[in-house]
Amino acid sequence: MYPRPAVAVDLVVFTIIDTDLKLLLISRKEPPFKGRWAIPGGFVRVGRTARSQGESLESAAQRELSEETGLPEGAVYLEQLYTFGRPGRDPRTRVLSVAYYALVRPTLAPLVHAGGDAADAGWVSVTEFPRGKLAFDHAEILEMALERIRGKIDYTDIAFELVPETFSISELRAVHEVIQGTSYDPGNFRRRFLRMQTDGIIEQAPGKRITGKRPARVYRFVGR
Amino acid sequence: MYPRPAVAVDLVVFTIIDTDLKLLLISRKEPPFKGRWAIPGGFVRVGRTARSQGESLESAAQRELSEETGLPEGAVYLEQLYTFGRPGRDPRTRVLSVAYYALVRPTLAPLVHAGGDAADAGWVSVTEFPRGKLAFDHAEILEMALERIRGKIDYTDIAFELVPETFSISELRAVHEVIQGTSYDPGNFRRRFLRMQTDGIIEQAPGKRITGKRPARVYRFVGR
DNA sequence: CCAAAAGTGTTAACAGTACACCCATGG
DNA sequence: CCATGGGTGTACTGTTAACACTTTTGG
Repeated sequence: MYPRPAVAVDLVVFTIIDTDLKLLLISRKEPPFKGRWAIPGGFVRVGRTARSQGESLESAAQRELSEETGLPEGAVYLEQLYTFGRPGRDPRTRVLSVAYYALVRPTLAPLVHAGGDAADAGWVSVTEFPRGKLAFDHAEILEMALERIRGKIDYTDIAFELVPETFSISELRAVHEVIQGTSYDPGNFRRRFLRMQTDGIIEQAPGKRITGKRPARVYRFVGR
Repeated sequence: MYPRPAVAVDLVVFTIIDTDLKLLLISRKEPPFKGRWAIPGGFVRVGRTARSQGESLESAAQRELSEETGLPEGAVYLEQLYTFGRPGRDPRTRVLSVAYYALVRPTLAPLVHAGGDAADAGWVSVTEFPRGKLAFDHAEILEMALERIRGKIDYTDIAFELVPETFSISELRAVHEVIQGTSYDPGNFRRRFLRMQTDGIIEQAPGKRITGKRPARVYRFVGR
């Protein structure tokens, strides 16, 4: 029987708070890297028999996220990012990490609290995360996740996972702006997304968003 | 000590032969699925100690490809695709497969011959691969690889990995056409790729491509 | 000289950009 | 009534798509 690697799932968790892109870091309760910041994650549960082979990778990701941060399973958008497997990336033994990124609606973000192997858990701005002070190769994972969402935001529907279920156009615009780091012309952005309405991808929702000034119409993402 | 999964790397290998997109299948020499068609791959070599943790995932992929098909290591373009880990995808035990896709220049394609755990190895047209007769979940892996290269071909440089080192514009166009399944206007396609020349991404190479009719200029991919 | 592919030119349609402007609301 | 963001109109610009056309070769 040949030796096998340990396999973990790790998650880069994003949300938007105060029109700022945040990511979720936990403080490690156990060695290695005890006390250091890390992204949530943990080992995949594998069965001992051919019949019962354990949980799926995505289930493991949902479970670890839920255990360490209190976010309810199924409430966040999850997508596999990349598998990191460089020998030596964990000092104990060979560990592969199947990395996922998660998008959390701002309405859920306040639910986060530390649990499981996490001594602490909190949202950190992507512009000021402690690049050099993260456990393992988590800085590298994080960079790749950022690159990925920046690349995907304007040709996929992921932006809709970072706004409340019903949202105003300017809330959606704020998501794009904070992820791309640029600003968009409100009128042009508006038209671009209203084309989605004629295509049936979004629909107007009842109610208005009242935010001090003129109330805005709200929309709901329907799907493709 | 918790049970660990076995970890394999599997490869979806593409080339172009006779203006047709082909992929590489092998015939399995060993159970499970002995005698069935499969994509090349094998287990990652993992060390027994913390000091010596074994080979990297990409090295494992290069090694397995070389062993089973005779393609020289380092001669093909490799990129990680996705990690498949559904419990039960291997009847023996829990096995994760870190899938890669590989692009082989048509000049190298004839070097392929079966070796290692492969009883046979050959190129099959993507339009007629034996969808229902593949081992494990290899059909699913294959579909995802196709989707990926189709999505990436027109905003990345992967097309240059499927032509000889020096190529004519129409050879490059043929690659795009066969992957996208559409046809492009020769004039428009030409201009689009000549913009890359002014950007220094491709440069004209000495010689011409003589193919029956009017000879075509040849180019070389330089990089970004 | 003819067929066929290489290579060039021209135009219309369209999407993105910039920016001017009106509208509705809370303070 | 005014400041502010919501919402609309429009002119300009660059890119793409369609297609007609010329050039160069082998047979």
